Amino acid sequence: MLDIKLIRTQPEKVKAVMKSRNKDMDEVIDEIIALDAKRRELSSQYDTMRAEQNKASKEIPAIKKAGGDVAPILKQMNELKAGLKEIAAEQADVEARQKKLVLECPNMLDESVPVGRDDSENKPVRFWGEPTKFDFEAKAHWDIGGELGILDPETAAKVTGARFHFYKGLGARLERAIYNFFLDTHTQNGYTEIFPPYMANRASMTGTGQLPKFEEDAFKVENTDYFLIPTAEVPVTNMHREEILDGSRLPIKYCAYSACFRAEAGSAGRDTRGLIRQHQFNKVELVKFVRPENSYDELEKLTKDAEKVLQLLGLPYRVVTLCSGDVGFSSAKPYDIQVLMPSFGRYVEISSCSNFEDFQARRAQIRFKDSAADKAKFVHTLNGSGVAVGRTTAAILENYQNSDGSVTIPEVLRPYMGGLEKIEKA
RNA sequence: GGAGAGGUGUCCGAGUGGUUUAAGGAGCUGGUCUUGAAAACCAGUGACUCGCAAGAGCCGUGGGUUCGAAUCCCACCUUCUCCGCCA
Repeated sequence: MLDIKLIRTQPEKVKAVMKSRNKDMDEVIDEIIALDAKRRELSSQYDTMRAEQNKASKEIPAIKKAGGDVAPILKQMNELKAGLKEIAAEQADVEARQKKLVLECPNMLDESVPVGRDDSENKPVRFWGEPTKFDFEAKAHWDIGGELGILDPETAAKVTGARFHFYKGLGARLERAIYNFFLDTHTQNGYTEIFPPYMANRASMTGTGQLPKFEEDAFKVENTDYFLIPTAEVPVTNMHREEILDGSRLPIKYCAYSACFRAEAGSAGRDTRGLIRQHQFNKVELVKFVRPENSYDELEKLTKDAEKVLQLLGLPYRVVTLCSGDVGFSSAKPYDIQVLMPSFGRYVEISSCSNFEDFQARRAQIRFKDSAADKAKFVHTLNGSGVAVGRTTAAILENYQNSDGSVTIPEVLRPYMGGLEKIEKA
């Protein structure tokens, strides 16, 4: 959520950033400012009338005690009450309208984010690893997985529907090995492991920015106000919602494995084969709560922590700075980590690491103070995939495939696979 | 799912319609005393939101009743105890 004071004092700057995100919010910003002026005016009126009422409330018992007549003052207060009710209603209405509009504004962008229209203008910042070379015709992971009998989308389509998978045998084992390896690596790196609820309420979804704007992207649980989490970011960030943290605890670093659920509204026909775009997928997420002054250092560290698992797996990847038009709603600055996916002939997103600055903290009211006398300040929140598990499975199948159809297990995963070196046809 | 009891400031806890700016205690801060500390005594002390300010709001949350609500009414959330069911 943007600071209303920022909108009020620098509307042109806000409008310009929204435009660089391909969003023309000029009218919305103007309306927010108008509503804000109205809100403050009403609030001042309300306060004055309340003060009068409070004063009378103290006088009435005194007059009664002295045996005086309270009828005239009661009559006066009755009138005041009616006016008060009207103003309170109007105030609530104005506040609600203003809040609704502010909640729909995306975050401001860090100055280092390059201006650009869409993903074609994203800037690679570094590459790691040599692109995998094959001296045979390389296959896509869905063909490899099908032939090895470890991935089964057809049965999932019968049991559930499109965009779901059964993992079978060593496929299921491989998926489990990967997220165990991720969690072990991150916890050794100082992240506290969390296993969160897979459903979150409306306040939490709003806190991290999924709601109110993107409700159609989420699965809603019928007869409740719960949503299936699209990422562990939601429950883990909201662990500290409406809290004032002791500054000495910062930075707080969590890693969390969870299944993630996305409706994928609007992506019909895209990436229909394989593990790339599923309604349910596994992910290990990294979440940090940090002091504002070092949040950008923390973003660099977080990104490197996510990269580390790809390096240990020996998967070639690149890191990309997204341009303004491609940055997600809540993010002030993201890096995407993209793994080489031979079947796509390009790098595919496997992690997105963002600094949200105080955008989520303001929505979710996550603050800190160093001493009791301090004023509470918003933390900065960050998160990044560390990394997407299903896409890692896909990348391993493709990058580690052999000419005989088998797949070599990356060395770091072998301890998690009972020492197995290869997945071969049965 | 059924029955019952709760949710008050950092913590414990009083308060069940108005002179309450939420009693009292603990804790914390300062002081007196002391070689120093403890104890004792004295004084001070809630956080947060809006507002330029005056001021207003905040006793789980949201409504309602009333001139006036921590207090009464309704709904919801949540904690605990017992019963039932259950991986």
